[in-house]
Amino acid sequence: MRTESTEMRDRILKTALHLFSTRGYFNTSVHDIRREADVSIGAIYHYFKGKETIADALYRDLLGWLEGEIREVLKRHDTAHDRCLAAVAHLFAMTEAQPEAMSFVLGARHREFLPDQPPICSSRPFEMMKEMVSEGMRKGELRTMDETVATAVLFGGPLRLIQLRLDGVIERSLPEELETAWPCAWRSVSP
Amino acid sequence: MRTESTEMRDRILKTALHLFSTRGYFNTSVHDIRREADVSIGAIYHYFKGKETIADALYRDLLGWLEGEIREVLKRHDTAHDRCLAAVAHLFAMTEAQPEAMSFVLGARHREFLPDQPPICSSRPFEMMKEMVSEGMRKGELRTMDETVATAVLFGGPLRLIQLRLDGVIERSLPEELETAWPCAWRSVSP
DNA sequence: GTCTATATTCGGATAGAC
DNA sequence: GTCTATCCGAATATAGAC
Repeated sequence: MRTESTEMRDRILKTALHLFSTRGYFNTSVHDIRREADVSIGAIYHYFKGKETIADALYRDLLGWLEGEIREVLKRHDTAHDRCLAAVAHLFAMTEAQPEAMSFVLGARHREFLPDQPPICSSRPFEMMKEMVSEGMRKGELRTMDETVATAVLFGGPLRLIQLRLDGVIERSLPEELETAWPCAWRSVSP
Repeated sequence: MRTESTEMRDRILKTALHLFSTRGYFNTSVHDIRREADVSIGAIYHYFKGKETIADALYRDLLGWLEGEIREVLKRHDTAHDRCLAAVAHLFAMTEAQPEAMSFVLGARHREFLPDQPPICSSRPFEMMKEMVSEGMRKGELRTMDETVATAVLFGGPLRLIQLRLDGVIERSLPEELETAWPCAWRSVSP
């Protein structure tokens, strides 16, 4: 089993990601994916149950990717400051390297087409960010306050910058903005 | 002209807002609106050219509303600090009072169904927020840095709190969170 | 101005050959 | 496993009576 070429499956997913992130899920038909990926309808329905399944596979893959990256960050750093900074730096770099992936995973309204998925804010990667903040607060690295609020104000700015960058509003690359943006973000929660 | 009852038009818009903000634009059919508003298809197409026109009217109305509220804030306060604080307080209060309106205007991906509309970040209300920040920076109330970045970090946290509140993640009402959230946000840009 | 009935288009999904 | 041709339901929009 699974000796079959995974190449076509990947091509379908890659094309779907491109179309979903540029036009949106609902403005993309299976036939659009078919044409752009230069495969047949039959092939698509051989590898996936349907359009929703494609989006679901994509979303899971990308969340897993995000989670893996953050896990690496946790492994390499141990203070809340260093971890959160590294996480933001990583997210910024990922936005430059894989804008379509970041646009789909952070920007799309998944609940509208994947009703069984939990909201993005309770996905593993976001839970991990909140955990960094909570632990830092216990150790006195962050001012004491509601943890959800602290996480929102710390990451809210950087996340907004990512959104603006993906929308083409920000000219310079995000890593270049890091050294001005991060001190602001951190100051908002430091004791 | 315009002697005709505007009541039906309002009912259609109100119902559309409810459905768009809960299920999403693409998951809402004109027949759904028809049923929920308890009007006929004919009535809907008498007042609007089609589904997209309904969304467009709604979006313009709500942006105008938002703009008016912020204009009031500008009139009543004169320092950047007081203006931005009042704007955030206002946005928080509006979120509690009109969650569906705020969800639709801030959360929806308008470009996907209103291709002629400019992106929300370059709409008047958001331009006005950026203007508050720019002016404050000229007067030395805020630290000097890229204005887009400053606006993003100052309002990014509060906007994220609004999103989390609309998603049901935050239990307490936003105005209650203001006194913890605002000092954080302001500190991130104050000199 | 408001209604019902209907036309038309489109897109997701399937059937069945190779 | 991959292909083409086709089906079927849904949703937007229109026609035309009252």
